[in-house]
Amino acid sequence: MKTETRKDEIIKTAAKLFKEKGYSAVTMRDLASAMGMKAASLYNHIKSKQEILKEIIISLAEEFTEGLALIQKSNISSIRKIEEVVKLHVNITSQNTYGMASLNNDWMHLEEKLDYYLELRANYEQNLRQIVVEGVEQGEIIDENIEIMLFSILSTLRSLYLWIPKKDYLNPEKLSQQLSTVLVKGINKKID
Amino acid sequence: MKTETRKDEIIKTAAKLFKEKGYSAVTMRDLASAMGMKAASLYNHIKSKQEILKEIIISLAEEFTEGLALIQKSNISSIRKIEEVVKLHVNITSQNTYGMASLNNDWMHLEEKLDYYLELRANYEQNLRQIVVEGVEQGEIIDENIEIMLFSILSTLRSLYLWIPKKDYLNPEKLSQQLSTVLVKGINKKID
DNA sequence: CAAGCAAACTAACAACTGTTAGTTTTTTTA
DNA sequence: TAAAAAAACTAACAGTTGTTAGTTTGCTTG
Repeated sequence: MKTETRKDEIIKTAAKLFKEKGYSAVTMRDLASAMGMKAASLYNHIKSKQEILKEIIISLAEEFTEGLALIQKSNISSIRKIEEVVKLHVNITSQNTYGMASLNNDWMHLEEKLDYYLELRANYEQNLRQIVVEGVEQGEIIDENIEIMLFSILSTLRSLYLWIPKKDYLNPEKLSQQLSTVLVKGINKKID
Repeated sequence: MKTETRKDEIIKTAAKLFKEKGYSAVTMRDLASAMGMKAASLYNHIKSKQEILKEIIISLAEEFTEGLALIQKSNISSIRKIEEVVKLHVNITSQNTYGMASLNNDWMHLEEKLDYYLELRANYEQNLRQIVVEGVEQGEIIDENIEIMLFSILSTLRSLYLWIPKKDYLNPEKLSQQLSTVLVKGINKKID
């Protein structure tokens, strides 16, 4: 792992600002000021504002794609796969909560890379759907509306970037485990 | 119910644009163009861009606050209360998916009304927490991490604005019922 | 049909936007 | 320590922003 370049610092700082106000509301002068420099100086390190957003979002999207591919070809039950997906989201989000905000809220400003992002996203959802479908077929998962189950799981996992920075934060392992429990078993008390 | 004023049309159109690109990326000229008029003409109906956002967000936030207050004082079990909260979100979101996007993503641009919004939001979460706490005390809800259960439920309900406009949409009653099932009972198949 | 009014228009503003060009300063390297 | 490279700077640009002022259009009503 190489030491962090100035470009990396800019991207990290930008992600933080993008989370607070959204991509469009952050100006290059805001970003420069947060970096302790003038706006023009940023262009010694980056090509454009656009490029910053692209770097933030695409690298994360590819990380999710690769992570899910690994889970999918592993030889475990569907429920276990879903537990691994929870871990994947918790781990990636823990390492980059700021970037996850852009991934969720600023992807529409991607321009040239928008189609590529949408493709990655559609594939990700399709692969996760596949896991759920197999779980239903094998009798591990209830035969309810698959889209609703998918929506509920993904909504929760995509919102992790809002929750993880809070004070009552657990370590990634505990969070993953407890979140899996809630998503898989629900919240109601079983009658023993 | 009075007939829709020009101001209402502007707010509705703005909400649609805000959902697509976010508040900051929508210009008054974009909005005017979508209304078939010139930007300056908007100011015959509204005070500022800011005011449009305020109207969209605050009215929705108050609707949620009032709805939850009603549920809270009703004489039903905690699980039933949570099912009513699901209905509340599904109903409000069904009637205004565009506005819900602003409520979720653009609240940080509220300026003068920001504190009021944050107060409503904190109260809402506290009241929902109260329902879950009571459910645990009365043995209806599992004794897992309450914040995680709350987070999972709220994340799903707050994302409804993304899901409801999709093609495979159910009517509000069916959606509420199936969503409640997934949130309360989870997705795993019980061993009979 | 004249008066009044709501709602559109044109023109313009000052501030702000992302970005470029050219220059100076600082750090690294030989 | 001199040269080269990296990273900051100042100044400026052309276009865009929300908004105001003043004017014109078109509908409603007495």
